[in-house]
Amino acid sequence: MPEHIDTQLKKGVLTLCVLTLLNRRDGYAYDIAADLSKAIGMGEGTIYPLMRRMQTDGLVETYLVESAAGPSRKYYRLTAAGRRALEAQTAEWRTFADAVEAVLAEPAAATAETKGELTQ
Amino acid sequence: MPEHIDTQLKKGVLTLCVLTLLNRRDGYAYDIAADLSKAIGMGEGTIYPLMRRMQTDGLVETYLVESAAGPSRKYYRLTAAGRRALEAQTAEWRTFADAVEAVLAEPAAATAETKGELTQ
DNA sequence: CAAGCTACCTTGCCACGCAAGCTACCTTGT
DNA sequence: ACAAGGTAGCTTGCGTGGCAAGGTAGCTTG
Repeated sequence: MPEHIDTQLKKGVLTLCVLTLLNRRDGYAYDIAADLSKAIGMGEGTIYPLMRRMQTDGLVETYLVESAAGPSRKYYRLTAAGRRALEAQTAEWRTFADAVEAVLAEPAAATAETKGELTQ
Repeated sequence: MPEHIDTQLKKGVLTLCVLTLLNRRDGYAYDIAADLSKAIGMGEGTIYPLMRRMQTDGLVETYLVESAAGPSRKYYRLTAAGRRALEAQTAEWRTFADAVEAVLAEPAAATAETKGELTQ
């Protein structure tokens, strides 16, 4: 019994969230994970593969910064492609969310186009 | 290159959409698929495993209806558990969508709580 | 020197949408 | 009579990607 529909929902939206955060200011994985953990319940084990993917896709680039207390941090910065991806995915999210809302809100038998006959 | 973030987004929301449609009126898989294909781009190959899962989970029950033209249709009807799931998942979706919107809308450096120091 | 935090990363698992393909029913055209 | 095409059901193989759990290493504090 899956039950966790939001586990599935997260997929596809996490990248968007990370892009959004990085667009505001550079950040490092551990920090981003903590942030999104509060916001939408992302687990820490999720962020590292994600960041790697984003780097592979050329959406972010990295630089190391020594930390006062703890190991040095790998900061991520958006690239131009990253900024483009952010725009694209934001639009996609909006479209998608609107489509879902439309399905949920549809006031019963509104889309009736081809379905003139009710066999019952 | 994945690119299709909405493929991922769909996961978790499709069940909700199907529950919503069935709550309005009983339907059969082929029809629901066509509906949601227009709405959020669901593929036909997706609906059958989904319906089976929902039946296994006791969210729907089925009955056969002869069709005027074509093979007989397996109609799905929501069970009480299905109606409960609908409510629960609607709430989950709302929560999730709001959380995402919050991340997207966050007006830069608002969540600053523990992050007093900028090492740069 | 052992805890314990920060921060990095990996592995194995599992869920689930999708494309493609298959079967079978029924109508329509030639 | 038989091929074509739409309706309706279903399956298989694949890929994506989050998650839990585990592992390393730097640094601080008792």
